[in-house]
Amino acid sequence: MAYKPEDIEDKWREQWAAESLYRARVDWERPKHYALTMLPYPSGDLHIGHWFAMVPSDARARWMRMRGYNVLFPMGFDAFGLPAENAAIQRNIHPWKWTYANIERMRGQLRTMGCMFDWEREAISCTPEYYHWTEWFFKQFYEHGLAYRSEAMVNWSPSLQTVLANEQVIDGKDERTGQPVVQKLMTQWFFAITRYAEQLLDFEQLDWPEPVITMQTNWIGRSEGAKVNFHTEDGDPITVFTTRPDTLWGATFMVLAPEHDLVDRVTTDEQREAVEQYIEQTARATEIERLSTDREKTGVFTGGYAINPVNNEPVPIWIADYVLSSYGTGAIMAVPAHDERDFAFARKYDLTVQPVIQPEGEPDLDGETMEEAYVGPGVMVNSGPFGGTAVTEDKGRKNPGISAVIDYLEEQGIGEESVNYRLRDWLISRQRYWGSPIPMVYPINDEGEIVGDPQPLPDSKLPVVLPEDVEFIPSGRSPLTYHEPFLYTTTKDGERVRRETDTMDTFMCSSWYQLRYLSPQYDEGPFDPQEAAYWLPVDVYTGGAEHATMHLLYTRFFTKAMRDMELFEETAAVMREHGRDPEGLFDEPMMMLRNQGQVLGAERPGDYLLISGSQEGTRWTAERVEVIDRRDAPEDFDGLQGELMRRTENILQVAGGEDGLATVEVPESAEVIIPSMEGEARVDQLKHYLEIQRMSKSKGNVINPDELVEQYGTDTVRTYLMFAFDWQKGGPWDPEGIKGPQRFLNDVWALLVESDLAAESEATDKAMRDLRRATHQTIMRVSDGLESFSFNTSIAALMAFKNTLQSVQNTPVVNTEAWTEAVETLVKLLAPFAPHIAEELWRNHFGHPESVHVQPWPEADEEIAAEDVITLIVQVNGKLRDRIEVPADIDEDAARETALASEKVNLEGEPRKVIYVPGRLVNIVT
RNA sequence: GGGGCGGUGGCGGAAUGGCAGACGCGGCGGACUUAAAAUCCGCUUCCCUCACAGGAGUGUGGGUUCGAAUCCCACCCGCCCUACCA
Repeated sequence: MAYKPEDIEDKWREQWAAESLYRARVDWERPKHYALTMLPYPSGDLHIGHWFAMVPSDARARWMRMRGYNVLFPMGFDAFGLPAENAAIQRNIHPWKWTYANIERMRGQLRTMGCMFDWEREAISCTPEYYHWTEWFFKQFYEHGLAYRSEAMVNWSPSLQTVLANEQVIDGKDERTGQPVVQKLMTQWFFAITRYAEQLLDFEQLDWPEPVITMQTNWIGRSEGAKVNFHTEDGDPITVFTTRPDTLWGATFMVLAPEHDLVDRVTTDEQREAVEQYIEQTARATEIERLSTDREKTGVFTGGYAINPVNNEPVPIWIADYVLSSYGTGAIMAVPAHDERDFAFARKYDLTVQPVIQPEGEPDLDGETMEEAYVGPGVMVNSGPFGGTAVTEDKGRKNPGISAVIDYLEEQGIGEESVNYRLRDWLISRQRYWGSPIPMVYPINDEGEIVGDPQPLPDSKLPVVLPEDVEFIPSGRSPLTYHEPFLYTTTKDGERVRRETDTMDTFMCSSWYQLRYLSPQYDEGPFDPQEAAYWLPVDVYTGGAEHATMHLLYTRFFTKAMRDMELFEETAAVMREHGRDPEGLFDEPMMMLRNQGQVLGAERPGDYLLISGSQEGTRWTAERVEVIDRRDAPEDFDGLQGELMRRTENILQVAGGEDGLATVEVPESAEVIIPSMEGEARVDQLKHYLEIQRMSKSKGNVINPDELVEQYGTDTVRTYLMFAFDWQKGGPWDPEGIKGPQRFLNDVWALLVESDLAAESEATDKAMRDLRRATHQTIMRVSDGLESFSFNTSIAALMAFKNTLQSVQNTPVVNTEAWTEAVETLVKLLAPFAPHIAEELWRNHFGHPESVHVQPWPEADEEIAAEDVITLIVQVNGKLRDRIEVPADIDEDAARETALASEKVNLEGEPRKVIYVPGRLVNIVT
């Protein structure tokens, strides 16, 4: 009977469901393990990337279960978001219908993965049962002063006529169309995540990848310094934040962001026209222009002056868009002698440069002739009472110069120590329909105009349900704005009010979904404390590294805020009842985090390009770039033609130059012709249309998991995904490579089911010992791989073990208990990776009544696993000279003697030194 | 510009101070077959060699060490994050 996955996989999945094998129930008698993998967006089709993320996580969860843990491994859908609404606009399908059809389809696909998901815990964020509590959380944040309304610049896409989320804007362009996005001022809802900045910098309890910690740390961007109070000549205060208070005596001008409140007041009549013109010009600038790398700094003098509080010198006040209104106080003191940006600005507009830090052992700095700002350490000069104070490269209080000046500012009452963060408050409102409603109302007058502050709806009115009969028009406003029955309601006092029509960022939903899984049907709160007390926190979280600074920061913030709002009190009480100490368990949502890499499409040829322009060796500067079908390649072409191999920004690497690879720079002025793109192409669009390897539908190299499952079966696809890559790294898909795991599972099947194992003679003790050694070494290797997320080495160990079993399958050892132990162990070790074939072999072939998935994980016996013969490595001066088989328990003297006796050592004279590494090698130093 | 991660056979990858290339793909040779697929056996880092035996070798150059793919320094290349953050 041959191995036919189609005969066993569906069968076992049905059986497992019938037995509720994967139902996770609270059981205080057993240790718990909450394994979580990031929930998918219901885009319509399960991608190989989902498999790559979920299947190894499942294997590890299964392994934990076999090790005796009570494992929760849930699944759900992050079901609000833009694509559903775009489908509604483009194809006139209601987001509900579109989303539910997709979920239905993806559930089926998820089932074919053979994961141990507990489907009774499924949570879908777009259902009223779910977003009821997303709204409730909003209210909690609002009532605790953590949610507020304020004006903010948002990303506006003129081509899509809508506001975009930050994550949908890449390099100032809409990630989907590559069209520029502009900034627009709108009133928005914010969460005060910045209040938790300091706590979020503490990763002490977390076992998270170092790069994620670094990214979050950089994103939060803590900087230490001081706030210094300047005044205008008229006495208006202007506070600046600086990390370099030690350079205060060198502040020769001030710069305000063009949007700064005081701009209007300080501007003199002579300068007013220039200032207003500059403000208008900056407002028009798109994000791309603002971001362009070497853009020359621009600015305008306001005509006003401020007084430097340490020396009472008047300093001119300028405005410039290199000062951002959203960072610090939106105003800076400019110290051109010691800051590169200020220096460039000062030189351009001929402003005074006054050095106040003198590098030791160098000629005195001269503000007139300096060619660049000096940012290194030195001694303070021209700085009033601080002349001679040392300035180091340390930041903040650790720097003696900075520390001394901060003390001085505080004594004099002209400033104070201050810490500033790059992190901004979290903008959570979206002008969209398909998101969780914000449960707030506004008082209105008879004309329906908003006349007062927002008020929260009472809990009894929750959830605010999304109306279904809305019209989807891309107007830049939420479709809810046009829905009269939704828009107006009355309070319990009979007051007519208008509802908030913005909805929440979908990151709100995913900030607490790990709690909803605990009790998705619970209707007295977001989660059932009885469940939470047992399962929390998440022990292992897996997912893509792209969420490092958004989702993973938000969910940490959410958890800490919930703890401070005392939303875990009941849960803590239940924990105490069961003798579990709640201390520290609500500080972080997920204790361990691991990121998987990305599976890329099989390599395919890049676009074929025709390039005309000027040439210098292998470097080209393009005047015209055209993408053509390579079959249309002209034989005679005055320029460069070939396949696109690589691209970085506007630099293309094209195969087909005279020396193989040519480097082509495409300047802004170049003409770009891309047939697959609608409208006029620009250089900026190269990156959106000329990508070469990453997997995507438009490239035609998508791997379809459904087809793979049909062709090879779930177990083979699972095994291949875990075998072919370093999981944390990912890599390109090789369609041939899957044959390895396919042959492996076939061989395992054949070994156990098809071969006729009978031998006449008695097995030797050595044969049995060798087999048991292999068995126990395999247990160790497979376990180690699972522990460290090195799934590929676990499977390699299983393959090697299978090879060993094949090599002895025609020997008498097959009649021994050692063989029984070996094959039963093989099946148990295989179970987390290939759950269906393992179950079939366990129950149907071996005839065990209980599932293999509830068997205890085999324990390795170190003594059985120990080698009794080792290969002694003999080196001379660190170079390999010989390998000698010796008993494993050889002592040092015998090992040295054996090594020195080797013919291949062939030593002349006495060795200077002999290094002995027990059980490994002898290194003879001459 | 700043920060992070990485670079090992034709390919995916093992090895984290001690036998480089486990395991697999592909390739080559052979068996089976009318033939192909599948399957089985053998070889497969490179150079030299009929073979044995050698030699070189983990991006490049230096260092530490009895010994370095692994640790340190510099450089080159790739990927990711960030981008006037005062």
